[in-house]
Amino acid sequence: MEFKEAKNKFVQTWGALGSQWGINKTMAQIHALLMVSNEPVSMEDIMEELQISRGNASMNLRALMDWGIVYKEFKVGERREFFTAEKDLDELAVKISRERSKREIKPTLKVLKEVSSIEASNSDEEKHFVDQTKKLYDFVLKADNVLDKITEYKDNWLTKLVVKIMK
Amino acid sequence: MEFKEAKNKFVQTWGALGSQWGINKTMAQIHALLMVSNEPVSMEDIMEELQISRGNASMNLRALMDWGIVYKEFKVGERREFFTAEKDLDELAVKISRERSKREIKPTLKVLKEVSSIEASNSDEEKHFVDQTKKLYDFVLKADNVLDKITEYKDNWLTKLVVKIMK
DNA sequence: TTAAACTTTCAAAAAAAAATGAAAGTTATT
DNA sequence: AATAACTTTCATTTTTTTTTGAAAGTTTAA
Repeated sequence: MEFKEAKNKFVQTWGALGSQWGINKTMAQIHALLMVSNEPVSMEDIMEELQISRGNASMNLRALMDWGIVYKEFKVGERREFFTAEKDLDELAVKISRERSKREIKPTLKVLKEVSSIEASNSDEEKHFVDQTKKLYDFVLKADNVLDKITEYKDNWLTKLVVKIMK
Repeated sequence: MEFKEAKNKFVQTWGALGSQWGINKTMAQIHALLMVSNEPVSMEDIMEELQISRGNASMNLRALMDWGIVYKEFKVGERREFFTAEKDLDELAVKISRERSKREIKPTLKVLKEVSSIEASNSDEEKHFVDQTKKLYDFVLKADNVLDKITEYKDNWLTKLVVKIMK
């Protein structure tokens, strides 16, 4: 396999993985492309490499920047904007975790708290509902906190976690 | 808020969360419904509660069973099939992790290994590609292994993990 | 201040994913 | 072995998501 082929394969695979995790394909592909580029890439080049429209590129780059995992770069004497991806994987994982927690887990926790707080009548059905949603609340909260704690290690959190678990 | 409203809110929320994580909405809703039901539910009832077609119910129940998180139950003297969800949350999380690892992470690792094994010429571009994809391979592999180890604790793995991390 | 070089926005189109429902399939009962 | 009770399949339709591209917006430089 030669370089171009390998690069393309990586971009496609990362895109597919993205969709399976609720991230749109193009967004994941742009991210993939930037991650393996040793220097900042212009929007023009992204459009060219991925064969996508200007609007598509613009919107997905915006989304990636909102996630905090892609940055704009300016080159001296260049009018165009260039983009780079967060390449430190520990940092990347931390940012994605934090963002998903904020956007998805926290709101879910709020709902779980609400629905588990209803006045359960005497019926088994209602009792079970309250019991199960309470358990779910506790579980999700605990998992969310664990993730938070782990990623607090900052540098090499994954390696540090391995050490903790092994001993 | 009364029971019916709370139940509906939970089902909707779980469904929305599902889509954000790449699981189809109905599949997540059926799962939610079964999780908070204190007794097995028939296909007919699922269709009724979620207002979905027979085909949709059938296909998504099949998918949930393939994931190993929903089971068929038979009631004596009943022709119809009934369904229940895995209600133990530790077990649920383990099954989902294992399945996602098998379906998505493992194949991705294979590709990462492939593309990071190309003969990198002398160009910085190619060197960076190989370097980055190698790092990614190591990271994903390590994360996958950690998840595996954690869920091996079986009972109360999340609590055990909290303990390990805190001390 | 004008124009060129570039980016963003968003209504409309296209593509992808999910849902329907009727026919085919299966299994249990008489 | 016929029928009733149920489930699965899959071509078609519907819905949702993504993409396009042209117009509007912005910034820089002459």
